[in-house]
Amino acid sequence: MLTMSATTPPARRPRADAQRNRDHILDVAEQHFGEHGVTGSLDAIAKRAGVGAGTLYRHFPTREALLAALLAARDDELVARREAIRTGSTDAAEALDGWLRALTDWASAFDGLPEPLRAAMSAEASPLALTCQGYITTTDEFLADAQREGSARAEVRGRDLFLATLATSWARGAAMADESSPASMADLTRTGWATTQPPCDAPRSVLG
Amino acid sequence: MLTMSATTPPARRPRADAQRNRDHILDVAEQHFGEHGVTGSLDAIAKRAGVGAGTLYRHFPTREALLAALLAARDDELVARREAIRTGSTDAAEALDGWLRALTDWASAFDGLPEPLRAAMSAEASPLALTCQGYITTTDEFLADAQREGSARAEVRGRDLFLATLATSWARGAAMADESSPASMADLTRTGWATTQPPCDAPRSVLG
Amino acid sequence: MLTMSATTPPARRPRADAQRNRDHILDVAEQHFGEHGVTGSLDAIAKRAGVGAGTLYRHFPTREALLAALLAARDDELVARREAIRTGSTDAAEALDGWLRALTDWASAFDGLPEPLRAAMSAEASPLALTCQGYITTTDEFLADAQREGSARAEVRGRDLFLATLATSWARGAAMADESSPASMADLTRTGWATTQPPCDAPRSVLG
Amino acid sequence: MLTMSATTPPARRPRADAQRNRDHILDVAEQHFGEHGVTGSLDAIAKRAGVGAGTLYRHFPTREALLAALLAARDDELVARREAIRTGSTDAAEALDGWLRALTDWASAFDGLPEPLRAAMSAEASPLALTCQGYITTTDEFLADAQREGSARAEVRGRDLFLATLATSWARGAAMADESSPASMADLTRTGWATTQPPCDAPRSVLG
DNA sequence: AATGAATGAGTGTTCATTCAT
DNA sequence: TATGAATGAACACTCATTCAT
Repeated sequence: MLTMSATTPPARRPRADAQRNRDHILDVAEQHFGEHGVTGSLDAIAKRAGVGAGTLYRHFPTREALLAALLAARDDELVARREAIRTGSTDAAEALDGWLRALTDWASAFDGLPEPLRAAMSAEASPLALTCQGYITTTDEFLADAQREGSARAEVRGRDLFLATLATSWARGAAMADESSPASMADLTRTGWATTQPPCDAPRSVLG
Repeated sequence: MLTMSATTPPARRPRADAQRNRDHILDVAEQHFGEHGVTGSLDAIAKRAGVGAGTLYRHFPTREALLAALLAARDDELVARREAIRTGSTDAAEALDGWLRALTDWASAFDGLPEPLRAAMSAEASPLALTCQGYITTTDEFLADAQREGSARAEVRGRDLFLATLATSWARGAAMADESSPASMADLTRTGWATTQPPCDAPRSVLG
Repeated sequence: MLTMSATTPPARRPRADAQRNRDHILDVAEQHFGEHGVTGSLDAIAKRAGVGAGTLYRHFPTREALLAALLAARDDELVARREAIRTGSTDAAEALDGWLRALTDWASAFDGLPEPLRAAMSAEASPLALTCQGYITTTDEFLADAQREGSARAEVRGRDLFLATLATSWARGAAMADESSPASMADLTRTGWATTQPPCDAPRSVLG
Repeated sequence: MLTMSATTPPARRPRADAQRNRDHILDVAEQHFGEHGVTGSLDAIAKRAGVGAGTLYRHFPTREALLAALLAARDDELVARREAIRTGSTDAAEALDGWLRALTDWASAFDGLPEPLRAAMSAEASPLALTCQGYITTTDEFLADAQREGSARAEVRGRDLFLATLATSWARGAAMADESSPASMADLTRTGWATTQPPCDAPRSVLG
């Protein structure tokens, strides 16, 4: 109504109650997924939100769409953290480490979240794919800085590090919550278990 | 009834039936999990095996018990591989690397297998817990050798490496199948992304 | 607003918009019913037409109303065919046969169309009832000619023949599409399966 | 155990309560379909029968399977009627007529029944397909008799007549219940509307 | 010891219709 | 007048687990 940009077509006001509904559903979903993990019942969310299943479905046609919306709402946090890291880091290696830490926290928002995120990495159709792609790009930026600086291995790719943060989140699952692991997945991801590099001609990967 | 071997007591029917049933169920389960992942329907397995659901349940009271039996059947392979590594390795680092590779393959036997394995790591009640524990112990042995040799970081624990192999298997999931990752999870696990060690007083872990 | 034609009263917006909307909905509905049969989703039609569900509902309060409008748009064709038959037929029997053929084609416009048409035959409230009634009347006219000519049985009524064409369309459903039926429903409707007339005092109808 | 034929495997007694359950479900389904037509809710049937949805589904995996079972229960009636017709008819034409009348009644057992029956005529997978096929065969037999006798047109096939009875049932749908049609679909099927045969070289079918 | 019937809540999804805006 | 969000019951179908036989 006021200084609306030209990008939106007629830009009908999204009908205040619809927006309120949507927001409420998101609140409830956040709580429900927090309690029951990302596989929690969608029907239960609708019920808890006091809306019909159809309403939930209209706003978020798939579980992935709902998750994507939930994560979008957290995008601000992650962006803020990224900026804080950019301005506050003394070297690129620490910046990259900080960013990976942020990603790991982000992927740990709900129990089981890493699973659909990983799936989205190879399913372009998923609404989560875009989400992932954006963060992979950011990871690539931090990584490039570190590689320029000489503090990150040249052959590593942002995509790999992103996947590693998902795996780290996954490993953290409720199972390990109680165990304080002095050398965690993330440690390994940074420095590995070996004290020396493998011979150049040997296969480097356990996976082959 | 007719040509009964002498080994069985005077029991009416040799328990060979039950044993054959059990073995057949395992064969079928292996195939079914191979096709549908570890969340495949137990009912379907019973049906494919031509037994009642109750029979399946009697032999393997939980999905975990069935998985544990399936993995037990593969224990021989892994033991053989362990021995081959022990006798064939020139240094402890390569031996450890080889063992982790073997574990990663083992945990990739079925789609979704890493999930219950991770869960079993902190649930002592699970029939899979024992399975895991055995391999963790072996990992500890290989690791201790490497640490003695000075080729593995002192603060790393076998438990952590075992979990890392599960995470690596998990990351391999269909998602990455097509992507040839020049620096895979396993690479990262061995050497990390950093070229240098972090300062001694800095927090080393992304997870904290 | 700008070049408003003189025909419309001082109404704010020419109802041309509404008319165009209506026409567009009809176009889309024709295509959608063509693809998904007459039970296709009305919501989907509204979406494909780019209008709200309420708008569709305003123009066509029921599925029957929408179908009736769709068929009304085809009325011209059928009228033209009727005239062609009237002028081009040498005898009343062939004219009637031609008309029934036209009706059968008409009732086969969409998958499942015969169903609501039959329902409309006894539900005067339906918007399709009028449509049907008109064609029944025409059928009566052709039939009367044939009866006068002596080439149609006296006790047959237009209503019955109309229903028979619906049944023929119904029988044509995908089921028989592949089967070339040497003696089709329509053949039976014209000449029956019997070579001779049943005795006058015998019950003639299978239905009683 | 006793003189059990070799066809059934171990032929475990179907567990009396299961059989009772099955029968009860059939009773309830019959009533429910009678009230709501063949599209009535399966869930509702389960609820009315006091069993879980899974139980219904175990006995009758699809709606068609349930209908087939329902019709199988009526097979006795139809067989009895067939025998009565065979022994009681003076000529093959009347026998065929009687059989078609029986079929029409049979296909009118529930509202909407003709629809899945027609579908089954071209879908071999359907459990109803067998049902239909059996009655088509019987129709062929009656028809052959009539054709030998010279009282049925040579080019007609049992399959066509069976389909015509379905169409007749369909036309009878609630819609026409009130209307007493002096020349019904069935009349038309027997003798057609024409008093004379179409010219031999002319296309005989309205459908072409 | 084995069977397989029963359970029944749960899954995601659809849709005609109403109504707040 | 038109919109499209909301409704919410209904749909077919699944499955791990229990238990009567």
